[in-house]
Amino acid sequence: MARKPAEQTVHPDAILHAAATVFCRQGYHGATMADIAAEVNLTAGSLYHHFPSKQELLLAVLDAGLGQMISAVQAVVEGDAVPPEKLRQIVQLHVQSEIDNVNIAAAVIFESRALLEMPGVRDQYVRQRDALEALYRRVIEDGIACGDFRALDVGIFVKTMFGALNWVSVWYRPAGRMSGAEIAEEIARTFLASLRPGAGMP
Amino acid sequence: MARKPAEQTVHPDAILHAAATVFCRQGYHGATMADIAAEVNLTAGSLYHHFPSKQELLLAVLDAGLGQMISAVQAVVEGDAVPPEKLRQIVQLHVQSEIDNVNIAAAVIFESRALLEMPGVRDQYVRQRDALEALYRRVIEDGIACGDFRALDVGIFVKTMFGALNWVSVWYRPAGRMSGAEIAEEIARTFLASLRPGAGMP
DNA sequence: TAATTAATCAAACCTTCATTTAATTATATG
DNA sequence: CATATAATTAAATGAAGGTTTGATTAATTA
Repeated sequence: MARKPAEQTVHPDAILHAAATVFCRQGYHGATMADIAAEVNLTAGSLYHHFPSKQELLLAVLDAGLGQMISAVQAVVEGDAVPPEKLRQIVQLHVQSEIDNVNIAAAVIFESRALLEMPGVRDQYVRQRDALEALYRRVIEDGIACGDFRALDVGIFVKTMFGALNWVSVWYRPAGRMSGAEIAEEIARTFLASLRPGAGMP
Repeated sequence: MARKPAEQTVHPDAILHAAATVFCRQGYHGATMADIAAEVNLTAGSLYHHFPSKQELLLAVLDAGLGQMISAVQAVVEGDAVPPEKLRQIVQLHVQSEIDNVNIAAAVIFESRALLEMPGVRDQYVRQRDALEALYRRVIEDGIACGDFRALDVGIFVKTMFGALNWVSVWYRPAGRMSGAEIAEEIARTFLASLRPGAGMP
């Protein structure tokens, strides 16, 4: 009996990466299976040997992107830097992952809300998104507790940050005047300035 | 000769509103002409008496949303309040208009990407979007010039604000613990704190 | 080499729309 | 009332694209 896989294989990871690229570039509905397949020199039909449907492909991409993001942020949050430094680092992570195509979550959510309405699917996504939000929240709360940050409404502040950071994927262009790291640095500066003790009152 | 329109007419505004609702709920690609028509008790084909295509319908929705927003913001910017007060007011306007007209606002935000892929149409949208951004930019620049705000990268700051403000329509729920005005006030506070002279350096 | 199986492809399939077309209905004007 | 016109519809058209299907190719192992 013979069994091992042929080595002409395109690795599932390569397909995931291709799908992320195309979803990010064209949105979920705008991306065709043929587009994704072309990115790895396959035909549309061949993709079905690796993923059962376009929808599953999107889920896998979202899952991978958010999952990686969460663990990266988690590492920072559980580290022993001081809160302002942690905040700076996770802003860098967030922006960088958007730019690298890894976190297409933010980009894709702009076009896939209908898809995410599907109950079984939405839950996992929301759970992950909330987990990420909770990590951000913790950094802010720690900073307030130790006096590094002024007291403020943490819920609103975190959502404000999320909006600002997710929006980067809408306007960022590789050919722009600033690198991702520079953009992240500037955004981090904005929020750190805002968090300064005493900055809240006129 | 007879001429006047029959009064069984569905007003174009009603169609616009319906389109905004459906675009918001299902996204541009996910919205069918039949869905939109059903919202005003018509059939898909009937819509073509009022709008030449689905694409034009989206454009009209975006145009209405952005246009209203621009004129409101313009009034504030051209007023004679001091820059921090102007900023506070346009944040209020932005958030309030999202909340008052969630559907159009969300359509503007989420479907802008679909629109940007339509060559003939792209230009007008980009022009309006840039006009709105320019108004924000002007307030910041004025504030820096007169010493009310610290010096910073105005382009990034404005995009950061836009992201934060647009994101409100993603998470805002009427039943939430805060009113739109309270949310806007908190967000304005965040950015005003960030703009304080001297807040930038550690 | 022969058997087995993974990976792939080309073509067909089928559904879902946007849009068109050719009537049909309703209304205002004369 | 007569009729031109607006508004609408039901049905047809045609393209796009996700998914299936039935070979074909290549690699692995015995």
